[in-house]
Amino acid sequence: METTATILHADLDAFYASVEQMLNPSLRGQPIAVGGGVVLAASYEAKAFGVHGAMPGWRARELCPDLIFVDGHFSEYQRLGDAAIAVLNDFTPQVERISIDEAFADVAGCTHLFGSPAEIAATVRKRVRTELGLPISVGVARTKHLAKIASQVAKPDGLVVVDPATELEFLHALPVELMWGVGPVARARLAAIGVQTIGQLANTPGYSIERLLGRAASEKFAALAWNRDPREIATHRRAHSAGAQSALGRKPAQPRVFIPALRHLADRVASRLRAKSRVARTVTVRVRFADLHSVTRSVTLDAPTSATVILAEIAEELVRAALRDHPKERTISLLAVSTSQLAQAHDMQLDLPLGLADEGRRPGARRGIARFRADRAIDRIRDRFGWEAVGYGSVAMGLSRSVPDAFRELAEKEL
DNA sequence: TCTGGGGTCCTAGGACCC
DNA sequence: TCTGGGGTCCTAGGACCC
Repeated sequence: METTATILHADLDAFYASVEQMLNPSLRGQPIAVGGGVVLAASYEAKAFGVHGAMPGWRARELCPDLIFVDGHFSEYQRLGDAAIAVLNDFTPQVERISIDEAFADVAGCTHLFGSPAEIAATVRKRVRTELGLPISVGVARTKHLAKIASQVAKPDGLVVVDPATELEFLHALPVELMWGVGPVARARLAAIGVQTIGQLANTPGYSIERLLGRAASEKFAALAWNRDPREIATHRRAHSAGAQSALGRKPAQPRVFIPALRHLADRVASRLRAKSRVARTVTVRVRFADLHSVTRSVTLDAPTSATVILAEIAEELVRAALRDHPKERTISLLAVSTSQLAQAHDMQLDLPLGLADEGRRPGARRGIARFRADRAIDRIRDRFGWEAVGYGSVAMGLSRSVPDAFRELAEKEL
């Protein structure tokens, strides 16, 4: 067994809100929320009132009357997130970025240059603070899972190093919900059999966890609870799916509503695929109804595509099918289009759409080429003049833009 | 009052093949 | 005529994470 703790997990604290407080000193020490209609991020001062991300703005104001709403500086988030990751990369190339504000690093290969993992972690924190003006918490442990838990325990603005000699004492005293993969449902089910700490979970027979949470979860949790996390740092990860969604408020479930919305979503997804020369074989739509329960419909194509019109037509067919199956639902509150089974587009053949099975709808190769060229033309115009220059504008369709496009882009993973 | 948007992974049943 | 088991793919739903 490896006896040294060389995995770092670094996590910027309340990232977006901290950036706003860094940029505007008058916001420091104040409860602030980035966003308006919906809270995208809350400062620690706001979190103390129970304000959190994804919360409707009115609810946040209710909880915290003095809450200050600020517009996001999204390009700054990207720049500063990248800069924080770059600090880790100054120590080792063994860096795995998880999101805009979070990454793992394995410093096993660079301790002879920079000192112990704990010293490296302290230096990272100091540099991010002095060079970027941002608080960052770091956990250091023998495995990724434990390093991540350590950084959560360290928050806000702290450092926790877990000594391998006492790691199980540390881990087993913590509540189960700190474990990766334990959310509200698993937590409640475990609580029902009296399991509240990771130690109790570790000492519960596997078959009773399996009965409760399924086989994969049972095996995973057993490994994590004994700190046997086999995952290694993966420096290059590609997304296995790409999608887009839009909350609609409350809209009638009618073609005049969902056709333009799907066109816009398909446009966003297909553009992203084409920008990375990717094609998708499986198309999935999600329709959420007024009561917030949702259904999905999907289809796997014979040949993959990245053509906007093809994606839009397939999405439309799938939504029609979903609505046919739920004739009593008259109102929709969200539409989503997602693509998966992604592959590299080696040549134009792969971009030729073959679509759904019925021959009547299947476009011939000639039309396929025309669509391919139309997409390419739009892509080029956008490269020069910006995304809004051409295409299916959301403004023209009356789509409520509760979330800026710049915020969406921050969450996109590398395709 | 009304509840975001980007993803990953797992389960279970059915189709289909060997 | 009926019976079998394993493997893979597809689809729908759901939990979870940032």
